[in-house]
Amino acid sequence: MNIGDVAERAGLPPKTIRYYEDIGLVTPHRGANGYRAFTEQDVHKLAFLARARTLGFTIEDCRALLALYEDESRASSEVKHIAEEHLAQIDEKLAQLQQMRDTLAHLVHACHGDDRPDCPILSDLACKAG
Amino acid sequence: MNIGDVAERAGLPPKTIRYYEDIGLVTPHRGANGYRAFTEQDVHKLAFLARARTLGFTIEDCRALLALYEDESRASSEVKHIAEEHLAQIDEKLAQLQQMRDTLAHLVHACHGDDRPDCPILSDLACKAG
DNA sequence: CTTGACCTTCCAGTGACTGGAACCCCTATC
DNA sequence: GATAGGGGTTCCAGTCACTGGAAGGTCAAG
Repeated sequence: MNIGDVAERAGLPPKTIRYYEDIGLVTPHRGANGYRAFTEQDVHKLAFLARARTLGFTIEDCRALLALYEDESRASSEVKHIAEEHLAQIDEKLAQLQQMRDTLAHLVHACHGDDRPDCPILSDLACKAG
Repeated sequence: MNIGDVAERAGLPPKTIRYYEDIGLVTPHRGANGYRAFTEQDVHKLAFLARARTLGFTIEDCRALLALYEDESRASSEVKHIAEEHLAQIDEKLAQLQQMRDTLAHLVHACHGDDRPDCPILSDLACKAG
């Protein structure tokens, strides 16, 4: 199968698939014309990667998860460990973002947003700044 | 004032301050020895930038906010507009992240995390994948 | 006079792609 | 057989906002 069809089926742009080959996540064979020739298994792996990426796993996490996926004697604890670490990072990011949001929403609410120059948003930026 | 002291006072690493000069956010003078010589106003601007960055504004947002801050005849609506756009983006990101978190938390909860290879996390990645 | 902390510039790398140029291949149509 | 188009290929550069490191200049203290 050519890269375009694979891209369609795996839900990834061709560019991304080439990039994944570059960094060794997939290793499709080549046809006589130099085109990449993907197997069903390649498509499956790429779709696995696409799904893992939408869940926010890093590329290195994906590499590890893929290895575990292909290792039939894996321990599920290893998978769970990776997922838990990732979950913790998401939670941390969520907390930061929520904090940002609250502060910003408060400032936006306080600003008239009219023709006059007085602005609580700028005041906060200048003030909290020093 | 030298860059180290400014860094301390503005709450930014020296590297970042040099970078901000590179991209034209600040333009400190130079002493006879070639060192950057910062004024109080420079420090203030850098602290303003630091605060805006912690609120998640992009560098280009910061550039615009700084310009508005220095424009005494600004309309607060311009500031509010930038902040509202940013707030909307934060909200979008929050929603995405929350969605991720829920899915991932569910999967982590479902995984035994023991010596056996059976793993709902991997099943999901493979399954939703195709 | 040397030590060590500071400053300078410049180059390269981060993560995960993405855009674009220049070129090759395959199929269909005239 | 020529041509047009829609694939594919490689390689280089750019994104965002820094960050690390090397190589070297400057300054105050002991």
